[in-house]
Amino acid sequence: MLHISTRGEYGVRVMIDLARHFEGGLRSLTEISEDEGLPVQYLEQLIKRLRDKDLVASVRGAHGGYQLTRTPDAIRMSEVLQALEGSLETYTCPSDKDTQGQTCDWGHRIDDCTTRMLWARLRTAIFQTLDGITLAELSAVPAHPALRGLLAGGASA
Amino acid sequence: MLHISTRGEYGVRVMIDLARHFEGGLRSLTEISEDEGLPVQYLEQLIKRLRDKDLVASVRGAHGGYQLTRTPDAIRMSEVLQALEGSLETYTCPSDKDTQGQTCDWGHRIDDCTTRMLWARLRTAIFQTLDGITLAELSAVPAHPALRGLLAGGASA
DNA sequence: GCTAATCCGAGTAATCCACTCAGAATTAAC
DNA sequence: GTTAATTCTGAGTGGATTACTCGGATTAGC
Repeated sequence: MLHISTRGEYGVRVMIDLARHFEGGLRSLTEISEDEGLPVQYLEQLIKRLRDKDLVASVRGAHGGYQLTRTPDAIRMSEVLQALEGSLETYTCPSDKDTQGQTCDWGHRIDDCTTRMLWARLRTAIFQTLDGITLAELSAVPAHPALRGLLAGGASA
Repeated sequence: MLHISTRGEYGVRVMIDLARHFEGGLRSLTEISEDEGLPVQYLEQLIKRLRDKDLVASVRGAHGGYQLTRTPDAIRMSEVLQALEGSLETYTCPSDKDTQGQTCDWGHRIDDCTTRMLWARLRTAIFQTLDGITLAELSAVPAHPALRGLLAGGASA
């Protein structure tokens, strides 16, 4: 039910990577994919979603790359996950789908239906916890040992 | 990401139905499927999961059926959803899968890995909200209008 | 103009979902 | 003891999604 796909997983890892190298200017996907051990071409698809939601900016051409559009402490994980997995609201459960504002088979408004209330409570719980975690918190965990100390300096490799 | 499948949805509706008819003795799947408008043979598969987790009891043969093994207020939705969608713990994210107790590519223990901490916080949030909702709460919402008033009496249709 | 990078669309094997189908096993009612 | 109603069980199936790969177009620094 809580299914975290690699889309979410990899996307978050890309964002954490970008957060760690935030001071270091542009960072290319090849760098990220090598450091994280993830397939480049797949990351291209994922980062598109992040760019479409304006979480990262891109520069094309040689020596191009990606960068966060905001400081890591201003990026909430709710935004990140919403960008990656089509938003938490639209990724709906069966009872939400067809019956917008209509009455269900039981005769009362679908909004009153019991299961719907359950999923709604679940979704707000998920949203609130994700909203309470920033990228900065996650990227505070140390990166690869070899990189420690370089992070605040301006490392790109 | 929060994907509620029909497995979860239908299963919950079955449980709510059984809760509403808790006083009325056994209830057959055909009754449930007619009242809820859900395919019987699919429900057979779902209710198997609920029975395996000892949430419902079954009686075979003619005039057989199902019944909750506990009163609705003693059944938490966390149990129900865990039974339906293989438990929230085992339904893991990619970073959980292969690396139990090992160190990850980064050299520190996988438990310290950032994404893992994120998913862990998410999962406990989900579990806690589900754990705070009982079947009784959900089944308190009125059933089909025609059935009101019959509920406490011993209705089977 | 070469090269490094971002972009973009299509294709694909594997897996899961939401069922259906066929039938065996069990039991109450006649 | 036959019939009918029911729970059980395993297998199959069309569609969707996932997790990618492939091929190439575009853009820019040197």
